[in-house]
Parts: sequence; structure tokens; C-alpha cells
Amino acid sequence: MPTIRAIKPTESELEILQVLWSHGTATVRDVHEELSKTKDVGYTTTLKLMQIMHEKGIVKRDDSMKTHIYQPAINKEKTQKHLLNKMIDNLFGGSPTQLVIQALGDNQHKANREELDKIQALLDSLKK
Amino acid sequence: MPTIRAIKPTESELEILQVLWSHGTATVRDVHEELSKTKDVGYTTTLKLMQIMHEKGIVKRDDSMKTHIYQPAINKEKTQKHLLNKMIDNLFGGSPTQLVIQALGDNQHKANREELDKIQALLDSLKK
DNA sequence: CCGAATATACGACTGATTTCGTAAAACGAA
DNA sequence: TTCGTTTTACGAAATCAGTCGTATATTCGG
Repeated sequence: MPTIRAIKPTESELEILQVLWSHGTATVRDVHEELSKTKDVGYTTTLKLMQIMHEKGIVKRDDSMKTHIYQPAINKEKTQKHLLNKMIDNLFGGSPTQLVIQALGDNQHKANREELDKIQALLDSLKK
Repeated sequence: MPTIRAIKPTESELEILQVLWSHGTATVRDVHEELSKTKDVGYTTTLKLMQIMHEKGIVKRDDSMKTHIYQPAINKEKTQKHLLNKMIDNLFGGSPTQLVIQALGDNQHKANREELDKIQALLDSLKK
């Protein structure tokens, strides 16, 4: 088994992964319906993308029936971490602190009290 | 004036922007020397990239002399925030807290004590 | 002045990504 | 069974990112 794999989904692939991560399993139509809500894209485009993702090993599928059923083959948290690391390197000079500061100081996604407490708890555990 | 602009530098463009942001101004050679430290790339490649960035309006340049002098045309913090927001939406379901947690729990870019204190200070000010 | 060094301009190529049209297979209802 | 619908398969075009070779211009030391 290839233990190490370069996790590098493209933008479109990430959109599809989001749907799969939240649904667990889904058909091409499911995914397409979901994407159509926010994006103007053809059905076969989504299909093709998911086929390519299958080739790449990003998703698994059950094709024992006419309508194939897909599910993610890569872990959500791992993928998040991976892309986060890339962003820290590319955009924040390798400093996660800078990233955190920007994220918390964000006024588009304001963190509420409850969330701040969550972060505080994590911070406390890290300090020990 | 196009108030809104889609800020979407590519990976390579971000690398160049990092240099420009830290230097303020720089020549192609300056940037290339910097990039060469960590990357194997030809001079004309860097040149071409910076020319394209100029066309796109990502950088400004003074070409009144033989050796052109470049500077960033987009703001560092704004760009960071913009891309961060996109990532929060695309990958963390709109929750900056989730992102912060992943970033702090990162074992590739470990935050040291000093950095944790910085974050703590920010957290304190947010709580008030 | 001449040639080496250095700079810019620009075209072209590769590979990846995204898009969609079209065909063929499978299904289901009348 | 027949026809419309849904699905997959597949090829091809369009775009983009990144790379570099080559040509041309400029500068400067000798």
C-alpha cells in the first residue's frame, strides 16, 4: 500500500469532496444537484470529474449497480491539515501563528464566545 | 474603478509576492536569487512570471531604467484574509474555529511558547 | 570601440484542469 | 416491446500554469 500519497485535490475536486464528506456516500446526481445550487455546471462535467477522482484514488465507488455510488477515499482532517500546511508555507512564511491571528481577527467569519472558549481550551492544553 | 477584484494568485505568484512583500521593492534578479535558495528554477521563468503578474496588475513596476524595479500591487494582509476566507468556506464549512484548531494542532509547524502567548493575548482582547 | 555580461521580450511546449458533446448501455412505464 | 429517461464512457477542445530557449537591447570594463 502506498502509505504516503501527495494529497492535492484541485478546486473542483474539493467541492465534490465536501459533498461526499458530508453525505458519506452519494451518486453523481446527488453531488451534481448539490453543486448546481451554487454553480452553473453540466452534469457530465461532474461525472467526468468524479471518474477522474476515482482513477486518482481520491474516491471509491461501488459500480455493482447501474447507478454508481461514490464515497471519499481520503480523510477530511488529513486533507485539511495538508492544505493548511501548504497555505502556512505559501502565504504566512511558515508561521501558523500568523495564520491563526488573521483567522481570528477576521470580521467576515466572526468567532463567537463559545468558539473562543473552545480555542482557549485547546490553547491551555498546548501550554502544558 | 474596479473596486472588487478576484484575488487569486497562483502558487508561483505567491512565492514571488512573499519576496516582494518582505523586500518592499525588488528586481527580477533579487526575487530569483531568493527563490533559487529553495527551488530549482530558471531566471527567465521568474522573469516571465513577474511579467505576467504585471499584466494582471498583481505587481507594479518602474521600467524607466534598464533594470525594472517591481513592487507588490496587492496588500499582504488583504490577500491573506481573502484566501483564508476562501479556505474557511471551502474546507472548514465556514467555521474559522475549526481552522484554528487544525492549525494549532499541527505537528509540522509547531507553535512555540512565545507564539502561544501571542495567540493568548489576541484571544484575551477578543474576549472583552 | 568591442565583447562579455546582464536585462527584457516573446514564442512555444508540456502537462494538468475543466468543460462538454455524443454515443451507447440500462432501465422503466405505457 | 418500444420509447423516453437516466446513466456511464469517452474523446476532444479550451484554458491555464509553469517552464525555458532564443533573440534583442543595454551597459560597462578594458
